[in-house]
Amino acid sequence: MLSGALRMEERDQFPVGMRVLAVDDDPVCLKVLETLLRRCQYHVTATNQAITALKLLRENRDMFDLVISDVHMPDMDGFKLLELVGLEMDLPVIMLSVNGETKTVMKGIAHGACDYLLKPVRIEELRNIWQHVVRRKFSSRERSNLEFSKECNKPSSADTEHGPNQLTCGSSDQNGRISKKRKELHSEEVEEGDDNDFQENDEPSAAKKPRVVWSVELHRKFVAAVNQLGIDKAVPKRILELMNVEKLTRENVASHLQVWHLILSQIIRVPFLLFMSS
DNA sequence: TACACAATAT
DNA sequence: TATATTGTGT
Repeated sequence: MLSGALRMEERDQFPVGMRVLAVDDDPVCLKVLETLLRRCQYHVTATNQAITALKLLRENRDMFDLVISDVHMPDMDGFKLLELVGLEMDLPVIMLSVNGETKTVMKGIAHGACDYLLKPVRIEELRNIWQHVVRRKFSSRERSNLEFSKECNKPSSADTEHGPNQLTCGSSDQNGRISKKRKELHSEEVEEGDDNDFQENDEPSAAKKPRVVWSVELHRKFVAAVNQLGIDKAVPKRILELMNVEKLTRENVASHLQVWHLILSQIIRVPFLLFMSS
């Protein structure tokens, strides 16, 4: 068959040639996956070892746009790969598994997977995965107002080493309504004319500390750090060190960790699905 | 003192 | 609701 015969209009060249790293220990599955991805006109690199995948990713961070990985692999659990990728680089990862149990899927999502596909994968599901790459680019910027057409910086150029991440990524407008604009880091707060009874004699130059927004990216780093440490050794200080995020404090992490414990013990409901489809 | 953790406040 | 702050024990 003429596999490459689909010639969609190439007005948008982006999805064409998107660099995908496919990981699956089963050679048959891997071959199928690779073929399907190629049929979507992506540029595919395939490996049957998670270790190799990690090595490839670490050696050249600009080489891939997206990772799609099986969950069950002998050399390294897919979740582990997911954690490490989430911690060390900012790439969308799609998990792949025959196991469709809610618990397992939830685990993947909770660990930072941007999608979770069930085998056998259909090509229809792969045609759209480039959206995760786009989504990630938008995710570090406010997108409430469309007039910000400022292009996001390409993560490939200036991100060679763990750049200090900044906290201003608040992209979560979960409700379709107009969300009140979050105050960013600008210290322009001059008058707070409420007639409240605050007797704080705070210094005039002390601006209000901005609240940390636990964006998907930030949360991914958090989860990756927690899992790397192990849940029992994951204490705020160590998590903070591993995350290596500028201006994030131990208290911030502690607060988030508190919630995370609740989530893990399923005491509170998890808003992960909101993360998925904003 | 520094920290973790739970409770409470905003 | 999400995150910050406070309180308490180690």
